This record gives sequence, C-alpha cells and structure tokens, in this order.
Amino acid sequence: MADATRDRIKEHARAIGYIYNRRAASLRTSRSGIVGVVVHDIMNPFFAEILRSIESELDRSRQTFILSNHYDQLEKQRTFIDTLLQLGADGVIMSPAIGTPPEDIRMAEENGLPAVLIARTVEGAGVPAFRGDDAYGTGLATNHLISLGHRRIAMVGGTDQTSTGRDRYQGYLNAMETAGLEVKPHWRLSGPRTKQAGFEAAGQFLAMKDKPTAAVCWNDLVAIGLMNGISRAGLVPGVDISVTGYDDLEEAAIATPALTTVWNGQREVGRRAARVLLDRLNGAAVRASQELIKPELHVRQSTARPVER
Amino acid sequence: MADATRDRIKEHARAIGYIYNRRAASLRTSRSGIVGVVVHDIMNPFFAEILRSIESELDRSRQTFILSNHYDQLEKQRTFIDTLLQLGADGVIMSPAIGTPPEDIRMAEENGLPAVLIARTVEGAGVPAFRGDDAYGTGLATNHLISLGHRRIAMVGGTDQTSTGRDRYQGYLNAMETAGLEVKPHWRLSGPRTKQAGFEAAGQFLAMKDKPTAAVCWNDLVAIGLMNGISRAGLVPGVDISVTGYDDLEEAAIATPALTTVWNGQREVGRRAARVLLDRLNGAAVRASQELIKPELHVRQSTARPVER
DNA sequence: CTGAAAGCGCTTACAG
DNA sequence: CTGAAAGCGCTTACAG
Repeated sequence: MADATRDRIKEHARAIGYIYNRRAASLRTSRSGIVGVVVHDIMNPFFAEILRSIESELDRSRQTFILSNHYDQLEKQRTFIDTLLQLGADGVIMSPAIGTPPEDIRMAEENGLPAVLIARTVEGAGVPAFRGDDAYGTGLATNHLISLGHRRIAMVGGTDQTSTGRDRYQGYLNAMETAGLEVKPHWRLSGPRTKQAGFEAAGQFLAMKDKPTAAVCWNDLVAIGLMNGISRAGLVPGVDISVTGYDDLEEAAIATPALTTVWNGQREVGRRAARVLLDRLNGAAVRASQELIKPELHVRQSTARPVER
Repeated sequence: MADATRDRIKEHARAIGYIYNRRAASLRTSRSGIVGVVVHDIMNPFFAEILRSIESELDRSRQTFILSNHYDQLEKQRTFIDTLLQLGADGVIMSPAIGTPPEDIRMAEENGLPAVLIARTVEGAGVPAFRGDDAYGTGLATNHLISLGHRRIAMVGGTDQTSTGRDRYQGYLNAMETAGLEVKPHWRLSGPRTKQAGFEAAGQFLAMKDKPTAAVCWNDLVAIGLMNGISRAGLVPGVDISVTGYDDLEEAAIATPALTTVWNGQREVGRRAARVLLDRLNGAAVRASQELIKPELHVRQSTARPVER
C-alpha cells in the first residue's frame, strides 16, 4: 500500500472514531513513547519548575510522560522503575532517592531503560547528570552575608545524606573559613527542607546562644518559613536577622521581605536533561557527563548589614 | 499447569531478571492498570493536595497513574484524553478545563474510558463529580467579616468562566445582600488565581476609592500574595485590611499573619474521586452524583475588627 | 510496488 | 487437570 493511500485511510479512520492502539504498536516496535520522571516530591516548587521545562521539551517530541514521587523511599522508586520496565518506557529522568545504589540505575539501563539524573548524582551510575554547582552557590550566599559585615552565620536545613546536602554545606564552610570566621557546630540546624520545617526551626534559631545574625538556608522554602517564624516572634527578617534562600523560586521575589537567594537554573536543568534523554532515544551514545549549571546570586531585601542591639 | 507451579515459575523468573510485559497483557485483557489524572496545574498546591490523596488511594490498588496539566487549554486536555485512549487507560480523573463540552467526556466514556470529575462540574456529562460547596464556603468567609464589623468588603480573584468561580462569587453576594450591605461592582477584582497575581492586585485594591476594609480572596495563594502586597505598601494585613483565603493549604497556617481561610476538603475530594473510579473499574454502575463537600471556616490572625484611621 | 503472513508476549478458551 | 493453540492490534520483513 502506498504511503499516500495509507495516510488517507488513517485520516478517514480517525474521522470516524478510530483509536490507534499504542500497546499493540509498542509491543511490535518496542518503542512506547513513554518517558518516566521520578523525583522526591513533585509538589515541591523546585521540582515543579524543573518538571515544567521537561514537560515542554517532551511535548515537542510527542512523548507521554509519567510522573511519580518517591518521597526518598528506595522501595517506591524501585516500584516505579519496575512499572516503567513493564510498560516498556523509552527512558527515565530521575532525581535519585537518598541511598540509591548505582546497581539500581544499571539494572534499568541493562533492561533497555536509559536514565538521566537531575538534581542529585549517584556515584558509579555512569549516566548523564544535570544539577547546579551547589558548593559554589552557597559560597555566593555566604560571601554576600560576610561582605555585609555578618560574622556569626548559621546554616539552616538540608541533610548530609545527599550529594547536594554535602556540597551546599561545604560551600558555606569554605566561605566561612576563607574569611577566617569561626564555624560553631550548633549553628548547623540540619533537617528542614520545607516551609513548615523552616517555620519550626525559627524557635531553635532564636534560642541559640551566640545567636547568629544571619542564616544561609537550604532552599527558598526553608528561608520563607524561617522568615515567617522570625516575624511571628516579633523580629523583622531582613533587619534583625538576614536570611538567604536557594533556588530562586517564583515566590522568592514576592515574599516579605523579598528574598535574597541563589538562582539554581531549574529550567535549564530540566531542559537539558530532557534533551539528552531524547538524544539517547534517537541513538546518541551515552556520555556519563556531570554538567554543573553555574548558580547566580539574586540580592533582594532579606539581607542587610547586621544590627547589634 | 497448576497455579502453584505457575507461581513457582513466575517467582523464579523474577529472581533471574524476568520482566513482565504489561503491554502484551493489556493487549490481551484490555486492562492496562493505568489511570489518568488531568488538572489545570499540578504545581498549584490546591491540586497537589488532591493528587496526594488520589495517589495513595490508587497505590493501594496497584494502579499506575499518569499525570498531566491542561493549563485550561481544551486542546491539551483532548490530546491527553487521546493518549489515554491509545494506551488503553482504565479511567480518568479530571478537573475539566474551562469550556469543556460534555461531548468530550461522553466520547471518552463511549470508548471505554470512565471519567470522574473533581473541583469543577460539566453540565450534562453524566459522570460523578466531587467538589466543595463553594457558595456556602465564601458565604462563611463573608459572614465572618461582616460579624467583625466590616461593611465594605471586596472579592479578589477568580473568574466567571468556571462553575467554581460563579459559585464563590454568588456566596459572597448572597451574604452581603442578606446582611443588607451594598456591593459595588468595582469591588470585584476578578482574574487573580496565583500568589503573583494576588501580589499585583494589591496596588489596585489599595487605590480604590471607598476602599474596602476587607477582602474575600479566591484562594489562599491570592490571599497570601495580596497580604504580601499590602505589607510591601506599608500597611499591616490582619490589622489595616482583613483578608480571608480559600482552601486552607498547609501554608495558610504559617503565613504572616496566619491566614483565616475556608477548608475545602481537598483530601476528601481526592480520596472519594479515586474510590468511585476504582469502584467503576470493578464494575459498579455509574451514578452521575454531584457530591458537595461541606467547607469549614478556620479563623486565624488575618481577620480582625475594622480600624478606621 | 503490493498484499499476505509472521510475530511482539501475554491470557484464555478449548481440545485432549 | 494439562498443554497447545488462538488471538489482542499493530509493524515489518518477505514473497509475489
């Protein structure tokens, strides 16, 4: 049958309500047109912004994408990868759950499910990874506070269990040490990663002896929560306590006070990850590249010279 | 082959790396284990909370769910429904895009894709719908402000193009009229549905002549944005201007000031929608029921007696 | 160039 | 109870 004829038939078929059966096609061609995306939590605006750019990139190539949260539970992540394998998905973009062994990713790859990592890295996975240069980013924030005259600076939120967590803390440490400033262990309030947790950390922060005059926060959510908690306690964030965020979410600019933060290139991360995966689907060779996107400091109203009262 | 034997073989097969091919199974059984969920914007925390409860409900029945945004574009919604049909999805839970004709939903149903609506209704679609009682909810907020002594009350955000928009405005109108209060048309600032838009609406709000002393907002995002804008202008939300939200997002309680808002039962909406869909998949008959979840007023710090200065 | 047949990996109805 | 065969709806390699 000639192509033109086939096209005409298909067009007519569609008009009268024919539905193309992708399962059958996929069974035959072993191409499903499905790409999986799994992150810690899609409701987190940081991932939400990445997802939006992945979405627009995949849309363009008419790939359907399946989204899932793993909530940092390896088991949930494994179930999802299993599902993708069973559905014959063409690839997966993932922000690996804490503790993901490289074998999990290699297993996917060996079963024909190419993977691309975002936001976090897995040592030895041998697949492309896209994320921001976290150490450099918190360095920017810390140096900014130091240059304003702050000497006692806390780091609020995050965990040492992820590469991102270690890198961000390291950037803060390096900046403090380079400036010859003391770093007290109890100035590290690790844990918080949400607005709620940042809000709750305010009490702990304000109760510290040698109370810091500034806080480098894990992300914008923690920073905004912390600022809310500081306000609730009757102090003025951006005046009494300087606060920096991380990510530069859309929300950072309209917070009160407007948040000084580090732009993390989430659009860029999503776009590039999607493109590399699409390239791989079209037969390009894997390069286990580690692309670091250079963050930028966006100074707004939440940081100022320290006020000694 | 006996069941026990089959099970033993399957178990062994899995152990040595066998991957079950769901496409093949689905082709044969015409059951795919996939449920589609399409909403205006999954990044909106209101939907995010609904999605979380849908997720936990579907997880329990081992259904995979595919998520998509339609951004209120009918074309995107149609493409997604097409995709679901092609993949042989078992059902769809949707918050219909503005202007969705009942035929779109009937088409899905006729092709074996049962639908359940959330948050919005489509007249004549003949499928179950779950949402809050919006008119009642904004009535609660408006009456609360009236009882505090407010006489000039604005309504900020939302659109008349959705059933929800019309219902919420109607609830406000009814409450005002029942109390014998005047409603000026320019007190309705329609449009805003995001934090950003609420923030931008503050200028317009504060510039009104006969400036209202309180604002009933479309949702929590608009309310928080508006409060940020009011703060930025040097006024104190919750003192100079009372503000109510809608939805009672997790964020409402930690906003500054803590937001008085209307709990909208999003968990409940998601849970029930998922259950009814699962029931339908298991052969239960459709009932085109319209379940209204009763909202509740949660009073916090963003509302107080009016201050005439 | 055209058309009929094989086969993707399952499940189920059926013959033995 | 067991095992071989048919068939879901596509695509592709192949014979004519």
